[in-house]
Amino acid sequence: VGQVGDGSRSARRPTMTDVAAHAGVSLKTVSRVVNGEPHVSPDLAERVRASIHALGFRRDASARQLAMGAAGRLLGYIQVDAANPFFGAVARGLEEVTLPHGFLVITGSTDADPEREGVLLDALVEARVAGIVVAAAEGGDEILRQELDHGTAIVCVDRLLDGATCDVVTSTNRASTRTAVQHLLDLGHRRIAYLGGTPTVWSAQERRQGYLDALTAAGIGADPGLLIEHVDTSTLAAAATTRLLEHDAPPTAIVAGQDRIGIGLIEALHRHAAQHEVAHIVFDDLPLGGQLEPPVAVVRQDATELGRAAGRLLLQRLDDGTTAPARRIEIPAAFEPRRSASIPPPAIDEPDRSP
Amino acid sequence: VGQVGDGSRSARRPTMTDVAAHAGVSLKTVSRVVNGEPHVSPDLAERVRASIHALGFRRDASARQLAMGAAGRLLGYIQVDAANPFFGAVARGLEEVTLPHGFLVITGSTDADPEREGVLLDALVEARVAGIVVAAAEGGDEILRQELDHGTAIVCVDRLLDGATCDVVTSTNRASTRTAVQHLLDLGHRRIAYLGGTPTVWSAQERRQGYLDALTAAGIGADPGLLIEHVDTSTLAAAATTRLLEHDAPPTAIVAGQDRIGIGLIEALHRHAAQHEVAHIVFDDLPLGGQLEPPVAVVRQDATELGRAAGRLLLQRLDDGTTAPARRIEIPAAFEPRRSASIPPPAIDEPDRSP
DNA sequence: TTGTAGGCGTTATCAG
DNA sequence: CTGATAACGCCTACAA
Repeated sequence: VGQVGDGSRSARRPTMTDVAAHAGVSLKTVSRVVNGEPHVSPDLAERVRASIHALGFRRDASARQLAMGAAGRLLGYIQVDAANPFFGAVARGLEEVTLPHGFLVITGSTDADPEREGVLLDALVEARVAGIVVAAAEGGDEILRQELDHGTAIVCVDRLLDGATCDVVTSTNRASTRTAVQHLLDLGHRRIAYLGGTPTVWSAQERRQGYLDALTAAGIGADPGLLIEHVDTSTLAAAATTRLLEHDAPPTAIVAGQDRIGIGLIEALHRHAAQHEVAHIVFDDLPLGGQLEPPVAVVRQDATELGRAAGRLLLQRLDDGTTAPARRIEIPAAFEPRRSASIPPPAIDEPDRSP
Repeated sequence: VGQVGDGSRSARRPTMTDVAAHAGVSLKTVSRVVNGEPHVSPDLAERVRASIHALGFRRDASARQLAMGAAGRLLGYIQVDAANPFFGAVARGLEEVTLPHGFLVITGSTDADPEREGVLLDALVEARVAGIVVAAAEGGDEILRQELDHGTAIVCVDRLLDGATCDVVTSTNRASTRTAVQHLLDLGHRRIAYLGGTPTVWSAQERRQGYLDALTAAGIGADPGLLIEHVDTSTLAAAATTRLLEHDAPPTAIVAGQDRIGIGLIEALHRHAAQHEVAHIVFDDLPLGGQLEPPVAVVRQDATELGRAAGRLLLQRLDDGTTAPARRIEIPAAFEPRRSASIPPPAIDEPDRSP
């Protein structure tokens, strides 16, 4: 099968010089053929191509890049965890727009550890990536800012950089949450609970704000007992849901500000046979294959589109240079109401407690 | 904030020569300091370090690699889809063992398209990756074999290469499936159905074989009506389950040979209120957060460990060279019986039809 | 249409 | 301990 090169010997990769010798032409002629430049006689070109094939020559991108002075065709993507489908989907979107432009993507996971993020950043810069997309860990902003100052092209995804002025792509966390809560208000609900994740995470903050926005706009004070945060696992979410249901004045509707929370919420409602009594809206942060089927609505974030947008932004930045002003893109998290099974709020038996 | 370099100007990255000039030493001295080589007087070293910091110098990995002649610290990982949690988990495991050795990983998705796989392979080789881990697409084997012949270090994950002799890491697909079916047989089940995915996919073939192995060993002929393949989505799995339940002689147990199939299976059983009547065992190909809770058993594949093993194999191959014999590693897919709720087989009302 | 000279940023070799 | 000088593989000029 191995058509040439005998396979076993892994001596040294053939170079253009080798090809030139084999074909009996000059180095430059080989270069021209390899790069598809014009001004090469057909028969010479053919001879060169034959030698390339015979020797199994592959151009060395590093040397090419070194000689051309330009930045290489390598990008970096620093994510929290490659095994997390959300970040995986972002990676997918990123590839999708950058590969066709000839850019390869180096990926690395940080587990949200700023130190690992720093190490990765360092390695990527040494590898001379043309630019970096980063789903930043909480607490690593200082280093990112330094890198930004040194002229590295950086695009943040899913989160803003603390007091920084760099390109960023996020979902419409705040607005979409507000829409969701508004929808419940429109349906007549007044006691709406919110289950949110770690409040130090930027997107969690935004979503909570959206919840509060809607309540404020409706002139309803937020009941502290209905706003539960630090709900980081589906188990915690289930527990929190149970607690809400056993509340003196239980909510008539619950919003889950994240997909994992949604899973726990639905499970708990199911266990309490309350899934047809308590209206609920959950965030779906990734294509979970329709496993999240809340009766009222779902807020669907498009992780892949986040990745695509980040890629486009980065490519644009590479064209414009560091002088162009920072851009900010918000990808709409779709609000999908389900009209089939809207749970009506309970009849108002008692006077509204709000002023 | 920007401690130096004034930020905005993105003129040219400072080189060792620049540092040497700034520090008033020779190029080589800078090189020594950067690489932590000995034989440098402390004060000179300090002066150099100061200049490095002042100029914001970063070593150029390309040039370094070019000068050293050796292969770079870059690896490739060709996956089917970065957004698929299985491949994401593999990527994660791969990183986990290679990053500490100073290797960065370039990832790319193929969507199981051999052509895209070829393009990626090409790009990776040009980028001078030291080695490649590939979750190969069906039909791209010829190109991979060629690359292998040219001396590229390649490790296959989750699938064998057709008639190839390269390092490979897989799960114990066949053995684990056999164990699962055996378990049902031990419980007294005789009519055991199997839902499998696309039979051209290697792992699907293996799992089906494991199913048949167990039946054969028990002296039970495989009922063609109980072996359903091409079940590629959870929807199809649900439909197939329904069909099985409406069968003249429905199975008393069902095995789902893949996680997506398992989701459809469980959903359908639930819908038919048969989840406590039909014993079932499902594959869990990734940490799905315990969403798959079959009553009898689960077969859990460890995708991250697949990635780790692939990484270790690749690093080893890079040490040994291409001459060392190909290795094959099987990562055990854990069989986890649930004793809490084993569904007993029905009493045998009719004589066993098998000879 | 073809070939020659010089340099990209780094490391290795060999003198001081 | 320190420093010139020659590679490494390729590309951009500039000749022939």
